[in-house]
Amino acid sequence: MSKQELPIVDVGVQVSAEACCAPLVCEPLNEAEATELAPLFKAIADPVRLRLLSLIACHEGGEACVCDLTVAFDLTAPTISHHLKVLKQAGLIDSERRGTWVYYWINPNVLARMSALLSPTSALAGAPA
Amino acid sequence: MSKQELPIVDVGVQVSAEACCAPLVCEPLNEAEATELAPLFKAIADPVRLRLLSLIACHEGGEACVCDLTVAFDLTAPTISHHLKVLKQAGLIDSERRGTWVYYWINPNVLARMSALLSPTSALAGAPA
DNA sequence: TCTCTAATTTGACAGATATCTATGTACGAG
DNA sequence: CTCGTACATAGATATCTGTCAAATTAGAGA
Repeated sequence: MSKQELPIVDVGVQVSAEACCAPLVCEPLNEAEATELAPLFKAIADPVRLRLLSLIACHEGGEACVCDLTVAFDLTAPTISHHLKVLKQAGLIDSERRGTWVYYWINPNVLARMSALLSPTSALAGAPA
Repeated sequence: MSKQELPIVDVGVQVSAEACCAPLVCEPLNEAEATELAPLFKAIADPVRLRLLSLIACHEGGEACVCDLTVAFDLTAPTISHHLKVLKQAGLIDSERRGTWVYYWINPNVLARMSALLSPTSALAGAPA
């Protein structure tokens, strides 16, 4: 239950002999890591937010203003605003006001981290080290 | 709104001149694609399910029985069973009964697809093609 | 068949979430 | 300063989700 260090991928190969079945061949996510990572995936676990992310990424310059995003959906502006806030609070996007408009862009580091966790070379996919 | 073809990454570079801001430099996810992909991320958007996935992947042979998984949490067996069902219905894991025990293993294809979507070379991260 | 264990299903319930309308705030143009 | 537009916040509500207790199914062994 120690929660201080949070490596994304552990290296130690550990074998436990108490289970009824197979022993471990790599270190699984601990509770603290899972608690930290789950909100990132929860943020993109919505069709509107997936499309928002994609719309932002596909705009020239890698950024888009809210007016561009709102017209792409059959949803009210407050709803889009809500979804953008969820993405921003998760750290997936950032924003800046320029005059009348507010521009959003993607934080590629967080996305890359999520991608790495799901990649075949990570502990989550069963890589031995 | 055509929903028949679902390529994960489109290649067409398209420029729209109606927006108040920047034009598109790649094809964003359409509604059908987003609707198909969101449930995959929803399935792993929970700390318990992330750990379940990781525990299964880290077991020797790439599979684990439910008894191994249940003891790793302070949760009841029905709750673990529920989370395993969510993961299975999303296609992330598969299972088989062998005598008394039920074994689960990961479907690496689905995980790889999700990883690819989040990778820096995909449309969601803003890759131009 | 009877019983024990492994796992799932059902039903209930508290808490989270997506959406809307109404309101508020920030900025630019007259 | 006032007005209009862009965006965010607040509050309300219907739906979804995670959890548990209780009941059910499935297999092993006596």
